Amino acid sequence: MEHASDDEQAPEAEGATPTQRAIALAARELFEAKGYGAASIREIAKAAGVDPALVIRHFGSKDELFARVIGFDEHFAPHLDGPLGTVGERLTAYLLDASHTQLRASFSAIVRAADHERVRVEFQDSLRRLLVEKLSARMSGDDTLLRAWLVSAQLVGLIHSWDAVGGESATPEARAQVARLYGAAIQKLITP
Amino acid sequence: MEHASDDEQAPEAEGATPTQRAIALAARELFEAKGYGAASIREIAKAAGVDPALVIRHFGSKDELFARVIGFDEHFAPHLDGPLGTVGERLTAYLLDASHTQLRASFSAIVRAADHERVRVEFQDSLRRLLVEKLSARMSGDDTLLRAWLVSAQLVGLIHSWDAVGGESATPEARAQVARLYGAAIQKLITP
DNA sequence: GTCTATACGCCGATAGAC
DNA sequence: GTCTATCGGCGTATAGAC
Repeated sequence: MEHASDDEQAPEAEGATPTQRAIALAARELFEAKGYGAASIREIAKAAGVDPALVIRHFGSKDELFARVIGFDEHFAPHLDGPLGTVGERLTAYLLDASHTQLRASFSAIVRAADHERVRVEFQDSLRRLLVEKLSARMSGDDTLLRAWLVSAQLVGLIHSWDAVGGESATPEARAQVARLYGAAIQKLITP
Repeated sequence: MEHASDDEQAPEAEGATPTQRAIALAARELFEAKGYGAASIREIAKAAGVDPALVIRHFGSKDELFARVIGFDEHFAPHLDGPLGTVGERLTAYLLDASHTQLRASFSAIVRAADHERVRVEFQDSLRRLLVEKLSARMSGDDTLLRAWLVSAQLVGLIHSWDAVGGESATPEARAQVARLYGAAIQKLITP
């Protein structure tokens, strides 16, 4: 379901109205900073300088707005292309890199919004398209699709528990150590 | 924070009022069936046959009610005691066992309610007490506490993604296969 | 001490006037 | 297109009846 109607635009693309871009920008920032539940449409509208009803008018619902502005797009793809024997550690290191705060914020917001079925389903679909299928295609042996799903499950779990194992205050050395340990566990599913 | 006041009782223990037990029972069922967000206090009260205000009166808030009636208690402990070399697969198999639907329902409800900070923090605390510290104590080598946290992160990720890799419709054989594969990945962090 | 009735201030979402 | 007014529902608080 790429389009709900013909005149829709990517909210931050060229064709989008300034108002739409302002809403999308404010929504992304607030969703990333406070999470899905704590960021209200009224608050997003105020930050964007528009009327709350306009947000619904342009994006349909809070769920749809969230799905439209929060995502990880093609972030993983480049890191699936290197040597298959170290892709687990490279994926993990990329996800935990201190400079990728926004990627983690988006990913974390999605993982934590799993109580909303629509968000959960769209997230799984994104993971499948952008990570699971691409990774599975490079793997050999039995159950490559299942094993690739389990890799994505591990990444989801890492983000969910990130605060408990250091979080944004972790030193680069700590991040590297987590990437080494967790990456090896992930690798066990890619090249057992 | 075990007690908010001195006269509190475990909601299903002997000392609890019938009303409290009815609320706790209805809350547990609805939280497990519909998740945190979709189960409203008014609905829980109706199912328990009491006034919605009573739910707040007895349990303080929706967050506290959830934390009181949803949990996994000592479920993991027995499976941490066997041979250390296979604890990864045994933990996973236990979590995915077809007869442990309620455990999965509770675990899943907590994982999906992570958007609420209070729930998330209490969950991490439970995991630490009931899983991470006990597992870490049996492990050897460097970073045992960190590695045990990463094991818990893996289990969280598996539950979060459970629907995507089969879910409750999975055959016993499929569950066993997931337990074998994912258990091996978990084991990599316990006995590398 | 339990419980009921009522109300407050949010929320997401809608209908219709400008 | 944009704003005003409003809806039903939510979590929560409190006053007071039994």
